[in-house]
Amino acid sequence: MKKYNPITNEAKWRKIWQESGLYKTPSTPTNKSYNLVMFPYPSGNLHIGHWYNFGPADTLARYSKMHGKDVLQPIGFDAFGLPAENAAIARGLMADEWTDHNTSIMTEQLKKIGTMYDWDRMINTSKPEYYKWTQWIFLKLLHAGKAYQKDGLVNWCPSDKTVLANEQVINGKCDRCGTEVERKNLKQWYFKITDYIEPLLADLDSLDWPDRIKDMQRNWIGKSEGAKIAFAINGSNSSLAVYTTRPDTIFGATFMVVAPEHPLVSELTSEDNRAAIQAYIKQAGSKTDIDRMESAEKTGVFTGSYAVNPATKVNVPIWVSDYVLMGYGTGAIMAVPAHDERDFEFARKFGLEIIQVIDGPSVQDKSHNLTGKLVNSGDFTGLESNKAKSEIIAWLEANALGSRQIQYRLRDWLISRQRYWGTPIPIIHCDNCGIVPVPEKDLPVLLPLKQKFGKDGRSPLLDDPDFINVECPDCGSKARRETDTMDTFVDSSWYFLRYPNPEYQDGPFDPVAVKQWLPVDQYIGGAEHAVLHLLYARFITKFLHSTGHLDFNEPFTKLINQGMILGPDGNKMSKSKGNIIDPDDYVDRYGADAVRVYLMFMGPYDEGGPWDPKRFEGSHRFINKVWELCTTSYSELQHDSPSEAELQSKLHKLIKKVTVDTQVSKFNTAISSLMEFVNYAAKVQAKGDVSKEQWHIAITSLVKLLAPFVPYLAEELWELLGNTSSVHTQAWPEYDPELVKDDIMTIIIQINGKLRGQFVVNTEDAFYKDELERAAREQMADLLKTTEVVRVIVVPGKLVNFVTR
RNA sequence: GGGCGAGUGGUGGAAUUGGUAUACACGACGGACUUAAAAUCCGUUUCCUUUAAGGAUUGAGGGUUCGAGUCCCUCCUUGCCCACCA
Repeated sequence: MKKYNPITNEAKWRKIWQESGLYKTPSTPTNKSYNLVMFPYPSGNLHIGHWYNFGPADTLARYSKMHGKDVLQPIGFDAFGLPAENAAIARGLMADEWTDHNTSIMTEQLKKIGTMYDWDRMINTSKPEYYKWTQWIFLKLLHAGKAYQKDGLVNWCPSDKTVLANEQVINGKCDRCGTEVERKNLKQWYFKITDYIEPLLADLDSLDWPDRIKDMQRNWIGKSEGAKIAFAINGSNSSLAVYTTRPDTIFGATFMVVAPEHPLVSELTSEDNRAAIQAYIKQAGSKTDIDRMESAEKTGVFTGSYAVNPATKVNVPIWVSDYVLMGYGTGAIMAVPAHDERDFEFARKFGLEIIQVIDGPSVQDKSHNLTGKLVNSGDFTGLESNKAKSEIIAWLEANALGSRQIQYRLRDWLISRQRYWGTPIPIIHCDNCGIVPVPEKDLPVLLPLKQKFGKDGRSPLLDDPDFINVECPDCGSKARRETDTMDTFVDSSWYFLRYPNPEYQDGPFDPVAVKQWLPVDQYIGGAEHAVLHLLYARFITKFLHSTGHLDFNEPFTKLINQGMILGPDGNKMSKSKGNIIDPDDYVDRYGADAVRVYLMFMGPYDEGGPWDPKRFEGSHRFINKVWELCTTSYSELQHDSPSEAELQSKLHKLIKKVTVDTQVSKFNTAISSLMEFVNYAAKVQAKGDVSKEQWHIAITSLVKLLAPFVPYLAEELWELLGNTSSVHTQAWPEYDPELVKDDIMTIIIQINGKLRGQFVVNTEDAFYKDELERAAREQMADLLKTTEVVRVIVVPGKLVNFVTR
């Protein structure tokens, strides 16, 4: 038989599959499986991470299809976004042309993977027929009071010249370009994600998602329970409210700290301290978040005012410091230096009093934040922290000094961007009418194409009179269009609803098709979206559910996270490190099947790991071995019944193993068992000691089991075996539980837990304890002669263990 | 500082969830085929002592158990996420 040529073979089947429409999505699914991958950004090149996401995802989709599922496996492009704009600025191109060029290149690359994508369902978020409906969703949010404009301190990336959502700031830096983020006061558009905060938290429990991702979302939402407490300000009618999770430590609150931006700062500041306070506020305001974090030492200034600790009635000084954040709680704290590290540090630096109120190690040199018995706490002394918390809150409530309070870290989603290449926000600003939404019938608000950029990257929309100048839809007078566009995460927060019918004209999604296909059964993508896309998509789904547009409230029933493929040196692939692996180099030489096998075999799917060019050889060899095995004709040389029984048994064990492992995405062990079987079958083939019929059954089953992993190779082999229909439409082989069972079992013999021997019994005899012990004693007679057996443990079907003195 | 995870041969990794540790693959070494090389095939390959037979071994130390890679405690190393969040 001739050598396998993956390149010509893959091209052959790619063509046949496309022409025959093999992967058309069934129009009326009865047994649906919606298999989705996170759609790519059209950067211009499909990288190894894409392959690692899409290849194994396709294996699962094919596996589902062979199990009789009606599979929807679509693909599209998340096509708006900054890189297009930056490329356009750098190279003097148009953002839309650059994007279209990239999507066509990447579509060709995607086709090579050998996935079952239904290309008629392609989605591109930068096309008017798509973003019309992104705008529609914005209007729905607006009308429901869930989209609003707010003036406030926002994250500003000076390099990308736009604001960013909290989720897009990583360690004080822009997650796109790594520039330090500045804080600016700007009026911006927000989505009220916080209105869904409790369902977003509670519904995580019901999802079949990795715990890691659920924990990340929980942490990001950041629910904490505590109390809001008012401290009366000495010599004023105002009071200063604080939030604390440790009301049980209130007797140890020896001073207070307010954020520099706190509205009461000016009122609290005495004349003597005003100059110092103002200088401090100015200095704090000019710091970036990074400066704040990196300043190891606490800084702060005394305001000159005092408040009364409601528990101790003692006057406590009020300080200003930037270690208290205006954005969380009330922007003011009661400082308990004995039991909070930061307060302790501050008290030490400025010589403030430290009073221990929770029993435990001394707080002379180091604070401790343990819970325990209260000390120095008036009537509450002696109570345990937990009890004290509720009793102190009850006392505060009874005296109108405070109340139980739940606090979250999640903020509303800032969605406006001062950029060109995005979905225009459908709003008109009118001097008479104020903010006027674009009427639904006027959607889409078209983004002008073929725009030239200025040198500074300023959005061309700002200088486009045709775009800006518009009549007010309400009063008809001259008005101005909103020039901000939406965060691209808005585009991707609903795309999965459109795949079931991407041609639909009467709304963002076809309610009938959505009912048929949604929610997504299996969603596969990287963990980097844990608190971005995945949270936003859940929010939008819950919003559309609450308005009656959807009858489910979680979009992704099951989530699988693939790990990250690293460079051969074990580092993240990056241009600067020069360790980027281009999948095309391997695909063009060894074929897509080999790349798929390598990626699935290299280790657990959720862990990823370094790409090792040497190790890649193994998957290439495996494919050739399979080819040799299946294309070499078989002749029965000598018939041997035990050999035939063994072949059957091994085949059925293989079917079981591949079935179970693939079901739970353990591709690496599924493939290793396929390799084992192929090695074994080659030996059987050489000996020729099984019947032709059994051999044929084995090879036929093997090719079916291989089909989801190496779709091109399996299809060719299937044809060579004389079949006329596609292997990808075959039913998955079933295993016979009787054949999976072994006739004989190996029982091990231990002495004091150490392996000393073994013997073989018929399976039906492996459960008679006395027999097993007798057989073991017989074999161990010599060793047991000299010692006293004090106990014998017999585990049926497993082992006999003699415990000796 | 907080949350979650991981540590098994020269390397990537298996291990029926408490019952024969090191499957499968890579690499290496030896051999066959070849004028030669590639490819392919066969053998060896955790370590120590080595003729045999043993003994040791899952980051370190302790514990529970007849029996621990697996469970518990302490420590070390490391990855990811969050972070002056009160």
